[in-house]
Amino acid sequence: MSSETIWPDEVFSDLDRNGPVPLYYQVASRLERAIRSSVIPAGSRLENEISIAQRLGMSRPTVRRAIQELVDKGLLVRRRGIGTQVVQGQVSRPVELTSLYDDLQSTSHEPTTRTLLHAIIPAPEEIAEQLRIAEGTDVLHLRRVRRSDGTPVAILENYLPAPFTDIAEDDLDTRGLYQVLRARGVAIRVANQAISARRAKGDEADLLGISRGGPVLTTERVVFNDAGEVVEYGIHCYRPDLYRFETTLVAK
Amino acid sequence: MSSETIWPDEVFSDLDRNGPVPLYYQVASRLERAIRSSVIPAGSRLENEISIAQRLGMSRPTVRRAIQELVDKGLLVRRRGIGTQVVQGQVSRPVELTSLYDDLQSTSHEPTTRTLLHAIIPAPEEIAEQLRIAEGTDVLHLRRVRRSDGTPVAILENYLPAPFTDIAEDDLDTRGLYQVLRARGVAIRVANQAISARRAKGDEADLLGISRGGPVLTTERVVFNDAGEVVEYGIHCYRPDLYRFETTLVAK
DNA sequence: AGCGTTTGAATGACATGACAATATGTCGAC
DNA sequence: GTCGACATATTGTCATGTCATTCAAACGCT
Repeated sequence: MSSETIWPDEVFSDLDRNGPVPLYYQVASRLERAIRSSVIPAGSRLENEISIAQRLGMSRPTVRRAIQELVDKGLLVRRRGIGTQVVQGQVSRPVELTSLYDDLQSTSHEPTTRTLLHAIIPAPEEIAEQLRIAEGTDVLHLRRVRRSDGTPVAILENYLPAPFTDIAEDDLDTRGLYQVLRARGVAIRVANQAISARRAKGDEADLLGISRGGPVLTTERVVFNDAGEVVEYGIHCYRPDLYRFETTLVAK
Repeated sequence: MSSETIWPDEVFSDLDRNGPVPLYYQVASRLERAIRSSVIPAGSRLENEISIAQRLGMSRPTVRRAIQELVDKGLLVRRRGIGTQVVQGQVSRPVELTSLYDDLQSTSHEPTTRTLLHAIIPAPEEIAEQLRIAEGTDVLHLRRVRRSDGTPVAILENYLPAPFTDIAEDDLDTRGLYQVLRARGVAIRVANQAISARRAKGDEADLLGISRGGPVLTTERVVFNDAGEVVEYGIHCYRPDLYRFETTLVAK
């Protein structure tokens, strides 16, 4: 049974070999779109790499790299000696290095933010440790409530070291923290994050509109920039009935 | 300032070019070990790819691939025109496609399991939907308590379709579910997982040894094999004070 | 009909070579 | 002294070629 997918040529009709976008990336994007829109159906087998390369007029490593991108995303499965196959079941976007603001925005909700606290304080011991700075150094302490279409979904607490302590409160009303940081030229690269849960404490229940002592989903995150310096330490808590982390895990 | 790391030759002393282990993988492993043990200190710059390749007697693509592995893991940061740098801050193991059993085992705790329920039932609507099978088809329903050094940490509820409905209760006492599946030749590849939180309900609080109505961390997971078939649907809940998901996020 | 072997097809790994894009540092003109 | 142009270093992209490894199906033998 040679159930190979011969996809419509339109899938790869508008490749731009001179533009700045890498070829492998163009191929990967178009393939992904074709898969997600079921132009290439789930479970079907792809052509082999060599003939794809020939048909698209490019080398095998380029095709391989494009396919590899989608394998890493969990959209395709490769088996040596067999071929490459589209996985069954839709793939969810992985937990990405974006702020909640971006998340909500991209899912066509309208995020709004209310700043509860915006102050420069000397860093307590635990904060200083996370930020890899000396205890007592000035840091910007933020506490905000994030709403989606008017409903509170999260309480965001952030600590930022110099040189970001001068971020204005106004900036954070219309844009997410990460957008502000990016606009200041900060290239965010890696972050260590921990997800857990606990009881709502203090005023959290009231702010989120849940019952006192009810459960909240928590994340703790240390964000690094290009040069490996700590950019931000954030402790967030979410309404678990409105928010959950979806991710696609891929075995290596 | 040319702060290049000239690492000890021992780091790459025992490369085996004839063995079955790929060269790039050997290089990546040794590099990772050297970084994690601070033989190559955090923040230091690596040699450029070409001279590494020359010094190790291999081609640049091979070295590139090795470095790429660690970039994907968040251990290294590359900047065009600049070089490759070790990131500050330790990297935590990402949320992997392993069972809790493997997790606990690898962190040198002693996991034990008590099976509360081991029955074959006709699949209810929601379960059938998740498993992509017809409603009413026989599935294996498992409910287990996982302990670490005697302390209960999680309640694991799993649903398995044919041909895995015959998994014996005994097998699950000494090994994790995924180990059992692997032993049966199942190649697990991708999974969709969602993490959230809720109140403990029913007997969960008692089983976990927490207060009634207290918060639990929950995961919901659909696991696919090589061929894209659903292997398992799992709903787990964890004691949030004893368990959290740590992961390193890497921006693309 | 059943079982072991062979063969073909596909991905995996690695080498070599070339050019492009980008950041940094240097040098010179103003 | 400051700013811009240029040279240099380094990673990014892409092509071509070769051999190894693995799986499945066809084949042949019993």
